[in-house]
Amino acid sequence: MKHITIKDVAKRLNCSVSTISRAFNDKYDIRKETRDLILATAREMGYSPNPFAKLLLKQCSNQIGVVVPEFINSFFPEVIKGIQDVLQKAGYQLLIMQSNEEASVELENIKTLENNMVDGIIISLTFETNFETKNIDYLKNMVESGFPIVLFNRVSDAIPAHKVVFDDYKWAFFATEHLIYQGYKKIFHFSGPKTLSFSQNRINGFFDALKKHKIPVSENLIFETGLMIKDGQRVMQKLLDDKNLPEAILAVNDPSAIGAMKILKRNGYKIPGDIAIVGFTESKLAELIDPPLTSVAQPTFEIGQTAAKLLLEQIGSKGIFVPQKVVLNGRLNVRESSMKL
Amino acid sequence: MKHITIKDVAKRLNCSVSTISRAFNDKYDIRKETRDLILATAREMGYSPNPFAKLLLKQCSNQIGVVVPEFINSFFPEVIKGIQDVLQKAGYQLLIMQSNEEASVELENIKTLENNMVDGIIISLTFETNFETKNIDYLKNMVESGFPIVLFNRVSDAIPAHKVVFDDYKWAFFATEHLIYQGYKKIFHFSGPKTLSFSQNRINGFFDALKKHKIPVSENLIFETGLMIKDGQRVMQKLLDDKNLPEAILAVNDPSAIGAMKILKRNGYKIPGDIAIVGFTESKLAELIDPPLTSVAQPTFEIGQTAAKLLLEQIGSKGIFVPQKVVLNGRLNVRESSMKL
DNA sequence: TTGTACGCGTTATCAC
DNA sequence: GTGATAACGCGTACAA
Repeated sequence: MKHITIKDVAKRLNCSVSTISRAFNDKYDIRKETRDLILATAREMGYSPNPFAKLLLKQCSNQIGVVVPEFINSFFPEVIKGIQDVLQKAGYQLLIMQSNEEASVELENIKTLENNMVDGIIISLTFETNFETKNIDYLKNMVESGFPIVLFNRVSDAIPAHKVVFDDYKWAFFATEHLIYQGYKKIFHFSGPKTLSFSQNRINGFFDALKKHKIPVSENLIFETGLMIKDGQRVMQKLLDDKNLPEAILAVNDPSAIGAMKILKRNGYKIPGDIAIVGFTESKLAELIDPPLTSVAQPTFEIGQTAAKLLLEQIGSKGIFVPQKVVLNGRLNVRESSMKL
Repeated sequence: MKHITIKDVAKRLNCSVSTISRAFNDKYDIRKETRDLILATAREMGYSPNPFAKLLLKQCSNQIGVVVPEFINSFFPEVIKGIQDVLQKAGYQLLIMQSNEEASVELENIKTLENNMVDGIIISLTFETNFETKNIDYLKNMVESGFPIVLFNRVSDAIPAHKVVFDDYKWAFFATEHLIYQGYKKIFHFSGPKTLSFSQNRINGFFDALKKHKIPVSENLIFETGLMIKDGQRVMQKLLDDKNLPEAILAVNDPSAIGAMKILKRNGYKIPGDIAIVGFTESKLAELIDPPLTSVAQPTFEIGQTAAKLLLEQIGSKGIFVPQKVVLNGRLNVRESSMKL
């Protein structure tokens, strides 16, 4: 259990520690034979350099922190795979933390990562965060003091950092238009928490599509729903109780769409016969559920890759950078749930 | 960007670094006023102790490594939540790594964690691992040299470490018996990779249930399938092509069951009318898919908690421990897919 | 109660 | 080509 140190190896070989160190970092002059001997002996003794000593010296950890609200749904894990793909190759390690959708946990996570001296943080905010100016201020402060941070998916304009987002406006527009082309006119939108910028963008896209096709726009078409299956269920049930039913629904994401579908099916409604549904943020579920769910696909892996690349760039740039907002494109996967029969 | 050190604070207050240090670790005598002053000034200056310096001193990282084959499906994320629940409270941090089902990546991950001096590792093996004696040997060596390791879900008997597993035999038995009670006799089992011990246990449970009910047992009832949706699809398609259809299928997990269901539905078969299906390892999907899938539920959160507790125990025990195998219990959630109409 | 000095394991900068 | 030694930031005996 006791760790072998460079000194142990030096003692064994009757040479100085600096020679050993040189053998391991072969940028210095050292005789081939001694080098090979040292490496062989070190391996035999099970020596490996203590990373903390190195860290203490270098003052950078080669670790990147990732903070996500949750990773139960497939969206964030997929993004993380993209991040990992880029950072692993660059020799960085990932510290993944989840905030459980709580701003307080998020702040704790950020501080923990800071304490661990990560070289940068990639973060998607909880939807409480925009209420909690504390978190925003804290992040803003970090960014302004030069700490590399990249936001993705759930971002805040108040933070002057690189951002990777999806073109929510455009694809909400297209998705709505798709429903209109199918012949639906009375369309509701189950929106995300309005504290999230993407919720607002999707609402705008939804409205503008209606306007383009001369369909009257009203706040009564928007139902602030949430991002989980249970949220979709709750709101759909409310609509049924109120006998306030649309011809079609544009949901803010797949889980809320699926929640709505569950309630509708349970109550004997046909999809899309009675009510058509479109989801968002393509998930594994969309093509498995019955009927298969039309949904806007986000390039999750690419989002992760892009965020990671931006972060590396910023780390390399040593403080001089102009916050950039990368807007990625998607795809509408049309399936049965939104067809006009 | 430059980090504030203990020296900066000392200089500012005209006192020695040890006084500052004492203020932060209040086990020493120190005057209340000075302590408060120091803490206040430190906070104002944005000082926080350099973790690496501490680490170098203490020789333990307060970090735990978690290695999982993947975290796209909900099983592992849920387990990780359980692990996090216990370890966070105990003041540990999690380093989560995924092996992408590749033994070579797994080995790299383990070495990286070792290099990072994690205090322990919780791991679920890839299914390549049992071919790769290299990984097994490496882990075995670590355990024998006293390094705290806990295996879960995908374990290897060759490694003398704590293990947290599910009672696969028992629940495969019950699930099979459930199908038999529904009146099905010709039952196939879509098994997992035979390199995984749980696959073998589920096969045994399956066989023994058949035997108990005097149904002839044969290797022809087992189809080594895999753990992904595409695996279920592939094997089901093969059965259709071969016109070799059972009355019911016990699948090794939900994704493979769902893959089979997709193919059956696509080809006009009714579930459970034509073929009944039971899944395993309850996932979100099971109750969302149509028809809802009967499935064996594993206590994912509890698996994580248990693994974490065992690890903490072992870390505390300083090397003296008897490898323990904790077998957790589950539940059969009966839904429409396995009913006899 | 506070200050001084050493060590944790490395790397880098000197000498030799 | 190799050895001695000063950092890196912190905790802690020991001295004061």
